[in-house]
Amino acid sequence: MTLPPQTQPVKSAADPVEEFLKRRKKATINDVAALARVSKKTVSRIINNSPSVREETREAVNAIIARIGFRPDPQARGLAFRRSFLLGLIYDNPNAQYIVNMQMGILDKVRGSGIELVVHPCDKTSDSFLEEIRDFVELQRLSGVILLPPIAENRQLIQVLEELAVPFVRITARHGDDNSPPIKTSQVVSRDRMGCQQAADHLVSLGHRRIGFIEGPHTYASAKERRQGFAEGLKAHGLDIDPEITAEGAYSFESGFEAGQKILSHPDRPTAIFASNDEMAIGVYKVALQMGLSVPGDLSIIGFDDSPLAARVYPALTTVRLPIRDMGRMAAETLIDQEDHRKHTTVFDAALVVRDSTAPVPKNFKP
Amino acid sequence: MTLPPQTQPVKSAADPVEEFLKRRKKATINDVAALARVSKKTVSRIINNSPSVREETREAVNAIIARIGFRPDPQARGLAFRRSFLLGLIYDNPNAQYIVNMQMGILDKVRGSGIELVVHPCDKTSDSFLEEIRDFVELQRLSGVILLPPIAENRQLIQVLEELAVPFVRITARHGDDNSPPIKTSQVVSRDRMGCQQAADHLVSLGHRRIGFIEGPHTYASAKERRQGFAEGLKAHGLDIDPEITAEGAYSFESGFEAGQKILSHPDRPTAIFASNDEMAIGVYKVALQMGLSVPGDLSIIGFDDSPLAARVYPALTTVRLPIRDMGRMAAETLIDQEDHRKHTTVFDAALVVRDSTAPVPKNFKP
DNA sequence: CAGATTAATGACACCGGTTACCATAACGCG
DNA sequence: CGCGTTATGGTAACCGGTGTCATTAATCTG
Repeated sequence: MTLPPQTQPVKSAADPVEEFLKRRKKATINDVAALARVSKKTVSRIINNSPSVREETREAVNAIIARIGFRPDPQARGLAFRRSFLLGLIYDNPNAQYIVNMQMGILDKVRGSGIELVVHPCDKTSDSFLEEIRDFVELQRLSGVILLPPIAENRQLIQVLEELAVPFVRITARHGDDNSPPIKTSQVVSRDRMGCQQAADHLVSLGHRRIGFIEGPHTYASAKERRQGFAEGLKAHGLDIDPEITAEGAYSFESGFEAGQKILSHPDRPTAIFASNDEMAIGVYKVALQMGLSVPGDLSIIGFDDSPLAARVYPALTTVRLPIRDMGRMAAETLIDQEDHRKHTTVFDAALVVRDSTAPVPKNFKP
Repeated sequence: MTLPPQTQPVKSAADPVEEFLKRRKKATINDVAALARVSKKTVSRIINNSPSVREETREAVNAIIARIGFRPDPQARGLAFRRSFLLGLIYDNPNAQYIVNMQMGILDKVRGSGIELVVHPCDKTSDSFLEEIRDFVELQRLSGVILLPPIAENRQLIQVLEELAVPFVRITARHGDDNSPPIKTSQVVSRDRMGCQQAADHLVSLGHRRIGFIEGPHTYASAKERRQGFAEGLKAHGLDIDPEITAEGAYSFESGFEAGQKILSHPDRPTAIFASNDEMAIGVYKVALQMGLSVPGDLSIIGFDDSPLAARVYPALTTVRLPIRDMGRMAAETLIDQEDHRKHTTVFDAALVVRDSTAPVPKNFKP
């Protein structure tokens, strides 16, 4: 009389895996090797997807790994590999929302991959700025670096990273197709220019002809791009940027306020103002309110960034949105997935977000 | 004929240190040991400020370390020590400014110390939330963890961290002296209650008697504290929170808008509203504008947080400021400097920031 | 000044993985 | 069927530090 085959074998207490689990100790590669009756080298091969392992062996070992919950120690692995499993995010940027969105995007990609994100703001005005970053990258043996604007444009910094031979991506508004020599690195690019063209289009289509402009700091690539985009947008309708009603700001609320005062005190004041970011646009709100101008009745305003401010002010600000989080995710992808270490560029579109701060020019407008 | 003693010895090319520097290789502890003619263990002792090293030896080795620019590899050190030199910042919080301020504070302390900050937002609604954090902390062998509200109040999470025996600090508004059992961990506490008392004081001193209140979510410790502080502030003047003109919000702009609608549609509407954060306060702005109420002429409003929004809206919002950055710095200090691993609590004051959204009750006020 | 005690230093294994290299088994071909 | 290949697994050394413990040098004691 034969018994039926045991479909569900009784886990005997002598099962070495069960034995191991009882000890509640963090598993090492040696434990896996011992339980699977192979050498640790073979386990290592399997962890690293090395091809020359028999399928049978691979499955058996993976089963053990899963059962005892083995996860290789990143420090030990890093030491042997001579690189860590850390991504560095380097920036010198006061805009909190931008940074957090970027972090979220990066983390979208990184989560669960065993790679972690180390944030490293810096002060580009410090003398030791470059040394600090060199130390950081070299010491931590980062597996990749993400550079945010404006320091993503810093040539010296780029050179340092190239010397260190660390993979890095620059986030930038610059497509590198104007006359200054393009910077040849991996990059994630936003079409700021496109967004500004749309802003200009939108205003012109509402009947505005006299449009003030508040630029960002000339040292910022985004500022140049936005200016150029806005100029192109106007040009398409036979218009030009008028220097009389243009001012340079510092991307800050206060500088927007001052620029707004300058522009709106012009005897022939514009019926609309395009500010290169939301902070400055909100600064113009304050000027308008103080001058008794209604927005958008007397003055249309457009900003850029779609910061949380934009939707919360009254009237809600028409602005240009960039997919910051997506860009962050793509930056991480560029560093992690790109097997070939070629320079890789991705471009993201901007989108006009029409809210309540823009309206047609009043019919009987006389300044 | 004797030559004068060479005060400035010519660095002969045979100087082993010079020789070493010529090779432009990252220095290891072995290099230091060889050049200083001591064992690597002695160098290790010096790096770690071990006491039993002769002063003479220490100086000689330190000189070599400085000359060749040796810095111990954190990965190797971490492997041997069985802990990394990373601090983890764990949060589940949508407020960008808060997070960035906190990060800056932590980095103020951490910068230059060789410790780096790993950010780890998480989703407390996910099933695997606790497992993810456990993996993160265990795998990275973090040397410390900082918990931000609201998950700083999560008992299960706290238990996990205690099991892992990782040092951690909670950032919280809760002093732990009410009836629910206090959570015994290191913490950095803000006196939210105090700020709210001041807010109540301020409004009452302006003549307001009928004051609306928008609470935060009941699950947040800060919400409870703020409510309690506001209530205490009113009580000091013989007033009470009136449930008729109180609403619960979600700390968001939209929820503030809704709460404002509810409160301001009350037949006997209040002359002032205290919102438990700025987002909700700005939501009330929108309601007021839509109802044609002037702020602060018809309605005074106070918020909480002193977010960037507060100073930029019109009229600028009176609010309560918390020294977030300082708290971040203190959190890092608590983890890094505290030799004894006793539970350590630090308390920070809140401060009322009076701007333009609060004014005396109009003399002839009739609802 | 011998012997005991203490301070300073070094030898060696180890942290938990990896690579370099060698040994064996399986396979193809003339 | 012998031999060169290719697949697979093992061994030892190594990544760059630290812990343990033994050893040597310096200081103390009677």
